[in-house]
Amino acid sequence: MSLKTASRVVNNERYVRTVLREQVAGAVQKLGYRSNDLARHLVLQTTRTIGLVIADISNPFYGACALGVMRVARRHGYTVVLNASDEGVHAERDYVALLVQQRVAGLLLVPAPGDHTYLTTEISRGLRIVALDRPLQGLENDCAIVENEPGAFAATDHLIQHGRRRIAFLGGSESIFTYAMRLEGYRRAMAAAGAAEMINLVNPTVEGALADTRRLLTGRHRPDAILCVNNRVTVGALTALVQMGVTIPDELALVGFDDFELADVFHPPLTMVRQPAIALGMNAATLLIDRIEGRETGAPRTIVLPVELMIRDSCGSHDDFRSPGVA
Amino acid sequence: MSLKTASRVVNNERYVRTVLREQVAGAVQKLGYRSNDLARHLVLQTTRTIGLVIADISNPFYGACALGVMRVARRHGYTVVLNASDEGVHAERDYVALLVQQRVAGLLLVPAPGDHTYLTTEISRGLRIVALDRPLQGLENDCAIVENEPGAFAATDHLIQHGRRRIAFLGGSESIFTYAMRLEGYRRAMAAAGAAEMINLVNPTVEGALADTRRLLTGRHRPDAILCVNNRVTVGALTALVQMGVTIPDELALVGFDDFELADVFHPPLTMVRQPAIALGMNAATLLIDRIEGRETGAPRTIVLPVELMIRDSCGSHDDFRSPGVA
DNA sequence: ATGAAAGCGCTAACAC
DNA sequence: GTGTTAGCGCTTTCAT
Repeated sequence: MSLKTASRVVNNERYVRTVLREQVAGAVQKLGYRSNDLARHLVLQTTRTIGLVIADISNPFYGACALGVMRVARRHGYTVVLNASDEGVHAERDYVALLVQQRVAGLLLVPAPGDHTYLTTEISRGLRIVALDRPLQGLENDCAIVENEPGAFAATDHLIQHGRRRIAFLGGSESIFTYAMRLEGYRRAMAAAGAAEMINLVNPTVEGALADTRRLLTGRHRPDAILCVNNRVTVGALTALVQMGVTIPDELALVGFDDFELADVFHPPLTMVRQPAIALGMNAATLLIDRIEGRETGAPRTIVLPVELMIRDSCGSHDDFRSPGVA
Repeated sequence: MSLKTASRVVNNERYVRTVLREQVAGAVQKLGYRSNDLARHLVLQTTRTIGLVIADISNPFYGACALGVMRVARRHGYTVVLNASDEGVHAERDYVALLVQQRVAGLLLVPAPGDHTYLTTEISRGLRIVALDRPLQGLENDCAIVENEPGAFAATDHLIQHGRRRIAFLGGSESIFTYAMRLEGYRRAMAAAGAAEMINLVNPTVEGALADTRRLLTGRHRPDAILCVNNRVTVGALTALVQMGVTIPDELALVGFDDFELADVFHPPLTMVRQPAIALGMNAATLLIDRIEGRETGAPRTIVLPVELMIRDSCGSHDDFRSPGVA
């Protein structure tokens, strides 16, 4: 029997006599033969692998995104290779180069802050990319993001409705899209209320937020509320507040962008802007695979997923809602 | 110039005139040439990819493990492909088959409960595997785990020292190694104290633990403490307790296996058994890569990492410590 | 220091 | 239905 016949059986093609088919299947079983995807994809000139480059897999938000991506990838028979850029363009670039060498079918990328023009070369060469959580700066490209500005506006406005005016924004560098958008939402709400902005750009990590919250509350311009830009900052701020014995919401109200587990059973339950992280990953992956398989062909698309303000108790009691706040 | 010369330049080999070298480098730059790892690894008969199969990437414990794995992989120039088995042997098996076809250099596996004899074939065929978090049932194989039994013993004993006697074990099926070991630790401590076991085997998810905790506290044999077998169960139990208005530790003390963020600023701060999740991932990955690269050759190794009881306030005040507990 | 030839394991195209 | 041939992009071996 020829090599080709065996190949046909393995690939489940037609035109093989049942006798031969069983014979091959038997041999495969006995020898424990496994077809070599390297060789297979080399000749096929395509793989069923997608690269996922995120900042930090230990951040539950990205963990949830990854989960969504993997769900979709699996459903379509794709494998995902994971890389953590740690928010550095340099590492990101290295990974992209590596993934290109591995001839991934497409790329899902949470762009690190910085210049992404290097991607135009890759894109023009046919690499499919879908940006996840943040668009690619300066590139018209597919991306899946959430309603950052409206979410931050709603959160800030909620604080204002509860009579707060000295609302501090605790956020990361504006060089990161999500933080910049959330800052805009905050600003719009503050402007609408005629309140003075209190913008604090910190290192958006647990440690950074912890230190800054402590500084903020011991400083001369003490806020009566804070808006935390992501889950890292919320955790850091919360830690500082509890350590300092600041009561929430009496002394200080708090809203966080990006909800997390236990927020609803915290003391007090924490009001949060919920992001559909799993859906974000799923949408991005679906779009990417649609591009790869030619189902989606038009101009670059931007998928914007809604967020939801989960109103709990960290912004004040229901009593003071819409009451004439005293600053 | 021949193909080979270009190859030499790309691979940074010796014996190429500087002129040619620069010429090739220029062409690579201009054409945007990327060597094809598929072809490269096909002839090299080896890849620099390791497969990571875990149950659920959205569980922060596994997220942290993955982080550790990726750190080490990166340092050694390996790429990691990620798969989520969702605790099913069937899915796990499919993934392993896929990864074998992709000719991964090795496998990091959090074994799903069930029969793993199918791996003996793969192993005898040369596949390197290191089990992560749980050993492979019935196989002598490398693995990296934590001190499950001692950790659970220490946690239970801590509860006993605080005068608790009706300590409920809230855990998952014994078919999963970690749960079985933790149950043993609990039993040993209970036996040493002459206390009656209160074993509850639940679906070790947030929802499962939530329902069971509620049932437990409304039943006739109400415990005065609970030991939660993993972070999912702790979250579920906590949610139930807060919803029911049960005060911790007065009405019920609580210890959880697997510490998490915010546990120290919870109300009350939660006493937890901390697992070195990142280190676990790093150790497993290091061992795997050492096997792959032949630095490690002896008999299968079992790496056991210590855990740490983070004593906070959920088991009672310091006053009742070692006091003659009244059951 | 450079090149020619062979082959890694597979599949597409076409002949039989 | 089945087999033959060519070639995917690379590296190794050996000649020059």
